[in-house]
Amino acid sequence: MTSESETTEKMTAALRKAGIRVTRQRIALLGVLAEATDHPDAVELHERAKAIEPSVSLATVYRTLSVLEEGGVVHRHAFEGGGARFETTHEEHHDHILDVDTGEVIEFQSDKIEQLQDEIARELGYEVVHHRLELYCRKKT
Amino acid sequence: MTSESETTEKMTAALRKAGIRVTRQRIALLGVLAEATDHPDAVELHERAKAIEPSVSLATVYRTLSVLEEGGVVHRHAFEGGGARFETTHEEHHDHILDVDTGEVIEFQSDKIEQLQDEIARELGYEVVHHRLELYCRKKT
DNA sequence: TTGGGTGCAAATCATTTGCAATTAT
DNA sequence: ATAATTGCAAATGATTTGCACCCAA
Repeated sequence: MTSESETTEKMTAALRKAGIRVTRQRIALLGVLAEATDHPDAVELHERAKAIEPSVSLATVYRTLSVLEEGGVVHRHAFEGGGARFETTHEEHHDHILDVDTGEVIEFQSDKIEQLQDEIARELGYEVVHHRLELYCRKKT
Repeated sequence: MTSESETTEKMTAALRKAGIRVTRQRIALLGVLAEATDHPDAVELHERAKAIEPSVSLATVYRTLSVLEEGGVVHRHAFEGGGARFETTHEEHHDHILDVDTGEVIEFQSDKIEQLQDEIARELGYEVVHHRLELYCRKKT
């Protein structure tokens, strides 16, 4: 069990590392992001952050998400339909399966596919800077 | 060489097949789409269509693109940055490489990757409805 | 103290839509 | 004739930004 103050300390450290000021709003948002496992969008993150720190505005959520993204702390995904969805950056790179019926997001990782991508790009005279692989799926019956 | 009237006939046939009325605006847009090899966005398509048929409005471009998409005549792509970009549907499925410096789009196709995608989804209890694979690349030096 | 950060409201950007006029069938 | 289609302008939805106040360093 992580105590509230421990969590706050962790958020504070992360913000310090990113070289930006530690504010109530940013601690709240970062906390919410850390807990989330469902790739929420900005509005959803705003709702959750407000529950912790009512003064957080949607504008600040957007501004902070951009700063955190630049700092490599969060990843922004532009899945089909609706606005951008976010997740905290984790060690291993991964791609996503999206359940077209529920909107649920499942992460997966395939070295083989990554390799093939590099190969294909190389053959065409390119090198992959980053990529996007999303499988829009339905649960098998 | 395809004559102008031949092109118009082709467009007319396509619209008839899609079960929608043949209008000057739609013929112009469809003609522009057929010629394009660069995955233009709606504004660009509007510019090009206006050169053929000045009465085409941007609203009609958007409306027609949606209808044609539903009819399977065109594909809509939501690449990173900017608005949607379109291409006429062609036989073989393919994915895209995007030159991050020039915005150029290169098409490619890999059965191996497709197979791996299906495999991954299946193992997780899903079946792929459709997917999105985009390689954001830089020309090799 | 002071420059970064914030909330608010107004501005943007891509896209959609209501409506009255036009036009394909 | 008449229902589909259109242009225009206003509406939308997601995101950004200007500005005056606030607060972390």
